[in-house]
Amino acid sequence: MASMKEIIASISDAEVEVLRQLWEEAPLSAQGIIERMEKSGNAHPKTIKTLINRLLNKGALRYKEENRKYLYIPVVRKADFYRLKTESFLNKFFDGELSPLVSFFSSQKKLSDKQIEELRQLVDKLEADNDD
Amino acid sequence: MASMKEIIASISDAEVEVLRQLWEEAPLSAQGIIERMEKSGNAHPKTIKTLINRLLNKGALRYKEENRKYLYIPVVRKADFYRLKTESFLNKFFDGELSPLVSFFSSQKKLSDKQIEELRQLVDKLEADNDD
DNA sequence: TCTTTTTGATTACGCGTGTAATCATAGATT
DNA sequence: AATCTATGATTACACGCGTAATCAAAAAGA
Repeated sequence: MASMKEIIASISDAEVEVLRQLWEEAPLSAQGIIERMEKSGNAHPKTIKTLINRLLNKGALRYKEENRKYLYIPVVRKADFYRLKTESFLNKFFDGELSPLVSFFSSQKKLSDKQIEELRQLVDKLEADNDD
Repeated sequence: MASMKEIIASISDAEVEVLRQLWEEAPLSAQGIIERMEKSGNAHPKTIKTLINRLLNKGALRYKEENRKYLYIPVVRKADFYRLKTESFLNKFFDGELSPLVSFFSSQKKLSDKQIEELRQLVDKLEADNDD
């Protein structure tokens, strides 16, 4: 049986686009997903169907039948997906730590005053939350 | 002609391991790369040869001949590779911005005092550097 | 010089992925 | 009822990747 972690690791880039629709709104019919995806990006309906099927097989989606239509629902939650992707990225490149990433990124791309201010407020908040 | 960006995007996970060796020490012979990689991880010499070849084809490596041996040299620089991978990750998941990542990560995984302190010092430094 | 060994080049192959067409089945239409 | 149509299921196919074996050429040793 595939763990959530394994499921998430197995999801391809094209498949994530389908999941994104369902994270914004669920349940959605295949048609609903297709319409949303045609609106934003571009993808052939047949292709989207295949992606939906693969996600079903991987256990990343499920469906419920409602008046003879399938309505799809994400099994993988956005927060879990993001957390695992972020962890895996940090592990691969920055020893799993945040600060080396921040350090590297700011050394490569000069941050604006606004961006630095945002970071400072975040850190302030982290410190405050950590006190109690 | 492939741009540096295209080259980097085309490099696979297994191939990066070869590049990592050369970022630590270059030039290296194929044998040198193989020895280092057998020491750390594991990989069949034949496989490593193939990876070297693919990196050559992609333009991520070059070689110079020295007394009838090939010595490999990275064309792709570590900083460029990291920068593009980081940008692409941030774009995919966090609108290309750092602070949403920090915010998300800390909300999902409680940061230690030490980690928060590191971030604080980084931000302090960014503010200081930004003043002048 | 002939043979063995090294090492770079070529070829192989199954699997996942992106992309899509075809098939089949259940309602809808005539 | 027979046909059309929508939609989920199945099948297709090229390409990149991980993994590696085989080939070939050159160097080294006998």
